[in-house]
Amino acid sequence: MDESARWMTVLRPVRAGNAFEETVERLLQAIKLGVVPPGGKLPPERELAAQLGISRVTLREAIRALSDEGYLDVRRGRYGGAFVTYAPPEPDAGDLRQAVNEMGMAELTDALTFRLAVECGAAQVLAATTLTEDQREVLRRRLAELNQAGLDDYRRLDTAFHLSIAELTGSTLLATTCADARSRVSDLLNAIPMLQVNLDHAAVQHRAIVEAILSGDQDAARRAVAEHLEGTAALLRAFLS
Amino acid sequence: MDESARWMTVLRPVRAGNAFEETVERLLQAIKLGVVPPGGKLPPERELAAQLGISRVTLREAIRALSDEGYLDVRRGRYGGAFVTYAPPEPDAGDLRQAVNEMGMAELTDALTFRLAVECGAAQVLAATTLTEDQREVLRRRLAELNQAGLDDYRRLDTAFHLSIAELTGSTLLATTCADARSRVSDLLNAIPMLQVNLDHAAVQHRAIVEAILSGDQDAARRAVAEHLEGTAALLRAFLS
DNA sequence: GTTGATTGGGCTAGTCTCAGACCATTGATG
DNA sequence: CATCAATGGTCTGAGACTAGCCCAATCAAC
Repeated sequence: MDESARWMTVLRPVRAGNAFEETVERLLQAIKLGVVPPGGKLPPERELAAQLGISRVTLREAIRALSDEGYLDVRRGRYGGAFVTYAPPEPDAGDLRQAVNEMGMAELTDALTFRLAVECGAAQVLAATTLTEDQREVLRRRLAELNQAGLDDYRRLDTAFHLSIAELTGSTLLATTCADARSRVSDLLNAIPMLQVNLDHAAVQHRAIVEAILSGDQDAARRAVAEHLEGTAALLRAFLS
Repeated sequence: MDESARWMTVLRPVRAGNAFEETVERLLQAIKLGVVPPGGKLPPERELAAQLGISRVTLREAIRALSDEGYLDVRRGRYGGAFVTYAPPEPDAGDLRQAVNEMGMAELTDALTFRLAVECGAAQVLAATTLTEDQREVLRRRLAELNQAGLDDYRRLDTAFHLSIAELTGSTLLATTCADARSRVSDLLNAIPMLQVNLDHAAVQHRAIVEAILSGDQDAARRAVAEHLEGTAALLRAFLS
């Protein structure tokens, strides 16, 4: 932690890659987080390019790449578009080990720590906020949807629930940061088998999180999220050994 | 918080600007956060360009712009380089109002919320970590340096103290996120007059943060950081009205 | 002084990216 | 069946960005 080490924090690469690569990553994030659900359609190219702040040419290259890899099905003509064909693979310990190897253990620890910090922070902030009845209702509804989810929808609705907490704080920065943190571990989470015991356990923790937030108890909210995420991380480590 | 609103979280601009603009921002961050202190020298162009992942041409344009605006003094020849000439302006309520106007109230709230969440998260994570004696020593030393600081060095050492907490977690992602959060409000913090009462109050809070972290009390660490940052935010709001 | 290593300054050829215009395909609607 | 609005597919010229090379200035060491 000497002086030169601190430079790394700020004087790091300005760009993670070229526009094409970054666009592929972003679209993949939207697909894997379920922002655009399976069967759903991406916005029209012209509109999406404007939202992403890139040219249509670059966007099309990215869409082409994802189409080649089977994530998207592109259809021409009116009512055409880029449709999501991706479905998360069946949970598999082999996939998990492979994903971790590609990622590297240090990076995995980094991502898990990052997620723990930002999601706990978001929950704490939300618990400290005076929520409108509408906001409370959003939180309750996301929880209910998750509890009624089938195995196919579980991951997507779990993501939606977690991200809602950050979104409800009203901080765009916080919401995008939580989305980023989640997407860094989503492949790993998808590789964990969904056992009923674990789902039941998670349901109890999700309820505890909502109750703590709704009752305005910051410490309880922080603790509930930490316990939940550490449980998930422990599951991950268990399937790695 | 309808479905389309959630797309905004992920399908947002891929790039914040062109390479030149982003590089200027990054260098400004390094200067204003005191990563490169006044009188200090930036790394040689070739090295810095490599670290930032950009070409020398683009880096030189950015350095030229900052030099024109008086942030840097560039000297040629051996033992030359780009030297930081920037010193934070004298605190001034007028500057503060102007800075807030340029920023917009919504963005300010966003930045403050963001900072609160990530710094509390970092402190909580660090408190949960088993620290080596070296790490404990870093934290204690940063605190001591800050307490001995003169008015000229206070902001820089305060930044160093806060960032140390995130850096000590070992998560690069968390450290860069905290640095980003801090830099979003640094101009505003610099505009707040430094009154002895406030400095004394901050010193007590800083000590509480360190003690909570060193004793491994996550809730206390979270609370201490939240109290400290909310105090700063309150000061800000006070000087705005 | 002379030298030589280090550093900023500048040029060029090639690639990436963009804005905008125009073409091709599709399918609901009349 | 003909129409036409919406959407993907393609091309072009201009500007941004890069890698690599060489030049110019400076100053400690000899």
